[in-house]
Amino acid sequence: MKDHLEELINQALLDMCREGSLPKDLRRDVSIERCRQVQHGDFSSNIAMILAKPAQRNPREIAEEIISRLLPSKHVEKVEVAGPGFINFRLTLQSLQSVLNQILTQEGQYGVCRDGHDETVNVEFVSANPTGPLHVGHGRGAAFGASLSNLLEAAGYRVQREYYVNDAGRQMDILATSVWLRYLELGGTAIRFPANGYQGDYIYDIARGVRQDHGDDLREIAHNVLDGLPPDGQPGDDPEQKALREQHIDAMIVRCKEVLGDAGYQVCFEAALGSMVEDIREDLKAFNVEFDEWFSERKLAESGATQRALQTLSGAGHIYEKDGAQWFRATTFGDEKDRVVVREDGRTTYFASDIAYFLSKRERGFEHAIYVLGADHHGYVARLRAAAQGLNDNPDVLEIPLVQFAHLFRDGQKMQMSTRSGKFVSLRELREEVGTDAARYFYVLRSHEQHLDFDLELAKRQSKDNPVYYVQYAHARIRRVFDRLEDSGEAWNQAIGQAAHGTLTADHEIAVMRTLAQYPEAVSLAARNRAPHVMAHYLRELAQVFHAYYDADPELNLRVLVDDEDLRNARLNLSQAVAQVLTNGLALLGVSAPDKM
RNA sequence: GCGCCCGUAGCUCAGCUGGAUAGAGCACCAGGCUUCGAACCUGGGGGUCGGGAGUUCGAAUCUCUCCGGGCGCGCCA
Repeated sequence: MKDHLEELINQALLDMCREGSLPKDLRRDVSIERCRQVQHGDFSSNIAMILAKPAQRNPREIAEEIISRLLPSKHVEKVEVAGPGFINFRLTLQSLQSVLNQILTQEGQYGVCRDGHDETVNVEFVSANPTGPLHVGHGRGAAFGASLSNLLEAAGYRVQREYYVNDAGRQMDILATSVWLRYLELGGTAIRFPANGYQGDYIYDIARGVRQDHGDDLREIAHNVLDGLPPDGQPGDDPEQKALREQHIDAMIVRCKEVLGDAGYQVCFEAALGSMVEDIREDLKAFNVEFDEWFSERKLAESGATQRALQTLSGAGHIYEKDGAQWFRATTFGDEKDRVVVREDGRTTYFASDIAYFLSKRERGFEHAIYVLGADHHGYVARLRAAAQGLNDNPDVLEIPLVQFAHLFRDGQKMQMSTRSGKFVSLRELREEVGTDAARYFYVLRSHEQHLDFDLELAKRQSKDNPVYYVQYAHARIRRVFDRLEDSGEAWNQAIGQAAHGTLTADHEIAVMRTLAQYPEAVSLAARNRAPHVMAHYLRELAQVFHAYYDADPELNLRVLVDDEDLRNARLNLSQAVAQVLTNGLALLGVSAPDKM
């Protein structure tokens, strides 16, 4: 419809330029927008005000002239100039009603568009270290990334959902070592657990699994494990103690590898990694989040991709050596400092993997790479863009939406979270407490760049305070109308309804149709702005106009199930269209549209 | 110190590629169930859009500056 109106105006402008009432070379893009207020009509354009200055004419006068030259359209009821020079369009009733046919015909496809032109986009999100269960902070990234992926798909992009598994590096070694120590403990070898080891109970679970598969094969006596290790530090923020803790755990890792040997160590490592990844996968699946690819950081190094990426940078002259390490000259591309890619001891850094990972995404053919990161990673934006440029690539293929923290409150108290200490609220716990639907909706209700106060008590409350129920309730109400219809022995006849869409003329009905017609715009806008919350807000609004229609004053006679067959079926079509759009929109957010609540 | 993000109603937030009288939920006040589900609806009060300056036909939106809050600034991952 926007395109149609744009076309009408462009036609008029062309005429005006040709006839000399506007400068011949004057070209401005016509933009059509939804009117914020219904009194103004359905759509408006500010083109006359934009043209006023270059044309050196009064905007209202230009607007009048444009209107006088518009070709007639069956969609347009009325066009008028308003305010400083807006051109307002009011659509015909018939045009509004036609959206019902569209929805009932297209069903799940209603709202999808071609904005993305089949371009490929890799959306990487969550990517939490597989060293512990996901917590509620990861939940927000998961909800955002999954919803964004769905939206992009609906907007015509080809989307790959990807999880980057950080399975190389020290944290994984700490995890594997933690598992082994718990394994020893279960076998009766008493060893004081390192302060910096992973404390969570899930380590015991993994250790039990190792015992099941390998019995006492990995057993070791205590003094062989502990002798000669530097002392452990005390928990806390004291820098000295912290250093002691780090030294202790690192020495413990080395000892673990020595005592177990490669094969034994791999047993613990793989058990830990496999168990954690599987746990995360199941957790996310129950959260309606699924990935197409679990991309291993280790394989990046093993396949030589990291070396290749570094060679590319080196070949382009962006690598230099200093203090025994190799540095990427990121400052060339606007980063605030250069970055180490190969350490003094010859090991590559995490950032080196990142560069290779980006290269991999491009080599796999993705035209866009979206990194959904936590806001605490904002330092990465500049260096990743620098890396892209260093690889002689366009940094604009990179997009990095930063998801702000979710602060968790319980009983009005802000909760501190720390993976290491094992004290955190897990995503699983949240799901079990408030349900996937409520959690998914709650997470994307706010813009991702806004801090989110997640009140557990509130989200847990199964009451109207929780906005997801408001939307779901509209859907359940509609389904119940169809149940009542069936109870009365009647059947819904969509064709009769379609022939009678002209009977839908009440203000409430028009408001519903108007909102239904805006759904494709909501999809498009939410995808373009990478803003799932736009969809959450749209759905609330659709539910609102439906509830208002459903609950309208009895004197208005707006009940769906009336005796008149034509009107009844027309209203059933309207109701079904609302249910369809609610279903489509909620699905994009990973939320169900229940028949009953 | 440097960098990024945020500041809109009592609270939580939309609106930010400049548009018309700045919106919603919660809370508060007043109404509405013999009729398709009241997890709902109708009406009401509530604002120096953090302060100031600038850009222009027009600024919550763009620019600058100040104030307040969050987060980052490792040869960690």
